[in-house]
Amino acid sequence: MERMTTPRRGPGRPRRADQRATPDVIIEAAAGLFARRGFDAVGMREVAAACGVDVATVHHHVGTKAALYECCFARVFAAESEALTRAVATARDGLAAGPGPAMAALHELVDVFIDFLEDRPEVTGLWLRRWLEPDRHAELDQRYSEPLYRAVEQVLAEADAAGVLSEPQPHLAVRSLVWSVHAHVVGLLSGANGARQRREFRAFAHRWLDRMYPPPA
Amino acid sequence: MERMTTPRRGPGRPRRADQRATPDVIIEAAAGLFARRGFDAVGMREVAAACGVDVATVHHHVGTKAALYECCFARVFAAESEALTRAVATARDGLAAGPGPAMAALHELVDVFIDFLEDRPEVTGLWLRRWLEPDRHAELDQRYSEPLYRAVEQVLAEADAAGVLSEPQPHLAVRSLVWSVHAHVVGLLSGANGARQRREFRAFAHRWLDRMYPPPA
DNA sequence: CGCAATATCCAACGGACGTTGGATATTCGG
DNA sequence: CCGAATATCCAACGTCCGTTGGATATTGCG
Repeated sequence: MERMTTPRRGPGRPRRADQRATPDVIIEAAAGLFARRGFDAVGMREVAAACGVDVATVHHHVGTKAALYECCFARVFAAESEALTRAVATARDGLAAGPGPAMAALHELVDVFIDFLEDRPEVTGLWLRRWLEPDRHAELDQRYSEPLYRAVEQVLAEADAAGVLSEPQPHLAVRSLVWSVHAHVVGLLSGANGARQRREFRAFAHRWLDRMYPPPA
Repeated sequence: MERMTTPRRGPGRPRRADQRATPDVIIEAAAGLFARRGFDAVGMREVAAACGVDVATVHHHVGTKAALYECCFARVFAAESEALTRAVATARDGLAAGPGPAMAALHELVDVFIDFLEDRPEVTGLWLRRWLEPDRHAELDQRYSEPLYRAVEQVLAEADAAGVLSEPQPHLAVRSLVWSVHAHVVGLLSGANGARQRREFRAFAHRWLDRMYPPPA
């Protein structure tokens, strides 16, 4: 049984064109369902229905339900990592250029993060569930999420050491802002927020940054 | 299977006064399980086992599973409301006494909140799940949680109007800090935090307050 | 003591779930 | 055009779930 790993389409490998439910389609649909309602509340038949296929087809492509869940997490965390690593690197570069560019780089980083999460609200659903069931996603955490947040924390720690910023516990500051953004997106998930709420929250986030990292006198 | 050494009461141990599975005991045990693993992942047989009784006994006392879940939420939110309303009233009184006492009252409020959540980490588990499945707890939200947070926001809004504090979006500030505290407690839930982490987070929370609400010049 | 109450357990029901074997349809390489 | 491959579906299996009816034992009340 060829499962879950997308069939290798290297040169010479045959390829079937009548596929209505590619692993990508299934994972995308399942990620949304899992984010909204959680692992146990989503059935394989429901995932199949969301893709317009039978439940056996889903199993044929992704294997077990646990494997499908892990694929959703891997996809989501990989997307987040891809979206943020460049912004983190830019912020780190900005630190070398003095307090002004450093703060500008941090503001840019915050904007990139908010943009990403507002674009893909299902990330917040899966991310919060990861915290609520930590044993279920431990290894994915180590692969994708932890290095990213550790990089952000290190940027802030370097800024602190250079005297640019002034938070002795940068990891707590990062966590505080990250959770605030997720809280904002949770409001988006429930449909309670509109364009005005988005604008207000973004302004708040930047105000948060200015106040938590006041310019040194 | 009956162990002869165990002093277990045989089947049919009635007496309203000293039943082994009172509704209180069941709700307490179920709240912990629901907080840790969620509604769908916890079975009634598991709740019964946690109380040392049969599943039919649980049903006899609490009715359906959904009713049990609602009881857990009601209990948890009522406890939070009870723990915080007094502190909120005190903070409101402090606002009339000028910037100094106002800030002291807010710091006290933060301490009460952190104390409460650290004492009952299962509150965080249920609270976060409420946000992830908003339709499931809508009416309990309106009864318990919303009035409380609205009171806190109003305290900050009054402080803002009186020129004591300076955050134009107090509800976002409240939400930011509240989520930060829950993030901290999530760390406690997963056992990753110790006494030192608690001290550091508490210091951070107060630093957060000082920076988000700097003393007016 | 006898009777009504009731807290408890046992066994079971219907349904939903994850999963699978096998049949069918559709496409590709040759 | 043929045979191999595979994506899809149908039907089913075994398991677990929430829930319930009924039997049993124990107390309170008269």
